[in-house]
Order: sequence, then C-alpha cells, then structure tokens
Amino acid sequence: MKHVTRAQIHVFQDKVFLFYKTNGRKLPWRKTTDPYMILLSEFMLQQTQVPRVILYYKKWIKRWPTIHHLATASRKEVLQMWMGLGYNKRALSLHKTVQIISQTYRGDVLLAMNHFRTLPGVGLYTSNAVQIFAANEDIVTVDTNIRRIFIHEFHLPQDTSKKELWALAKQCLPNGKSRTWHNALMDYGSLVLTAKKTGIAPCTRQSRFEGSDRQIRANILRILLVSSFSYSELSEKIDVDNTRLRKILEKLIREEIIILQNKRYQIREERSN
DNA sequence: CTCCAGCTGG
DNA sequence: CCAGCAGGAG
Repeated sequence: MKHVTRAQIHVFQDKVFLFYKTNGRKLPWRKTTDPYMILLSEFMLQQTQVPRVILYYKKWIKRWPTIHHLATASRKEVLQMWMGLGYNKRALSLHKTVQIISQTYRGDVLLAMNHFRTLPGVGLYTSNAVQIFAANEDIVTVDTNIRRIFIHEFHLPQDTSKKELWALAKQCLPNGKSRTWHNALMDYGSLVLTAKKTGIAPCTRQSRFEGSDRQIRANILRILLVSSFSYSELSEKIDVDNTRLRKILEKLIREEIIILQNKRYQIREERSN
C-alpha cells in the first residue's frame, strides 16, 4: 500500500478546491439534492459524457418530476425518451430500480441505496454517488476521473487495484465536505487531468461499434419503438444474416427488453416479476 | 483511432 | 476476471 502523508493530502485538497472555486462546472443536477433526481443523473452518466446528459436530464425531470411518475411510466416511453443516450438496457434498469424503490422502499431512494445489490443497474459507484450528492454522506466513490487523478497525483501504477484506490480515496476525503469534494474532483479530472494529458487509460475499454451486435441491437430497438414486426419484416429492414439476427433477437428476449407475441416482435411492456 | 460520473452475466 | 453493452465527440 502506497503511503501518503497528511501534508501531501492537504496540498492535494487545497489544489483541487482552489481549481473548483473558480472553474467548477454549473450542472443541472448540482442545483438539487433530491435523491430521485440525483439517481436519474447518475444512471445517465454511467459511461456517458456530461455534455450529452444535460439535455436528457432536463427532459426527464420535466416529464417525470417524481419517482412515482417514473415508476408508473410505460417501458416504451422510457425507451423512447432514452433513445440516443446509449446502452438502452440502462433505461430499463433505471425504470425497474425506480419501481422497486417505489414499492419496496416506500420511494425512499437513500434507504434503497443501502440495499443496492437488489437494484438492477446500481453498483457501488452509483450507490455511493447518490448518497454523496444527495445527502453529503462522508463516504467516497471512485469513477474514471477520480481514479485517473489519484494515479497521476500520487504516481501510482495504472494497474492499481480498485481496493487500494478506494482506500486512498477515503484517506483524502475532507469530512463534512463530501459533496463539494467529489464535484471538485470530477471537474479537476475531466477539465485538467484528462486521459489525453495524463496518458492514463481507463480500466475498461470496448470493441468497435461499426458492424457490432450493439449497432444491430440499437437498430432493432429503434424499429420496434415505431411498431411491432414479424421476423420476416424485421429481417428485411436489417441488413444482417439470419443466424446473427436470430441470435441477437434471442438475447434481447432473454434480457426482457423485447418479447415475441403472436409471431411479432415488440417492446416488452411489463416484466414477469 | 480514443474516451466517457459503470454494470452485468458468464 | 472478462466481454458485452450505444452513441457521439475529439
């Protein structure tokens, strides 16, 4: 375990806070502490850049201002409102999570975060982020920005374990200032210590999009959001061999995103459980 | 080509 | 531990 002195931590904190004071971004989800709205923003921000999330976030809180509104929305509209943000399954995970929180936790988002393993699409990062930004809890979270900052600032190897990074994050947390601290870290990471500038690669990289199953999945969903189609109709609209198309459709059914009913593929409205 | 306020199932 | 998962901007 890398040793970091209190003095080093203090210098580091001052530097980040000083930057944030004059260069911090004004983002819509920073104007609220409503746990539902924070949860919404965190779902959208998973692997998606801030600039693209802003408009979607505003659109969503206007359409579904409370957790109850979203919990009772149709899955089709949820997908339509999400379309373009990417990783469409996230939208349905968010919808399901909000329904669970509404039904099982009486709409108490913060309470539910303590049981995040029961919530689809919510991992340790998101659970802690919601508690930090909504309630200023004295806990930490480490995203790709914060990881990059720690590796750069304390000269750690790029393969530093998650456990060690989180431990270091705890040492650096200024108690009582968790919300501001994490906002400041994220701005410092995305505006100053960028991936390009530091040469620190993210821990998860992905395969190319062009010609991928992901691209085809997105096409299928776009088409099924307009109307339901039979297999033959669908295969005419999507230029891909039958074996592959069948396989992708099977997977979408397995993931409970679409359903085959009366020989027609369509967006699944309700989940089984 | 790269990256992005990650999560999930195998 | 790893591959898969959207889409757009640099």
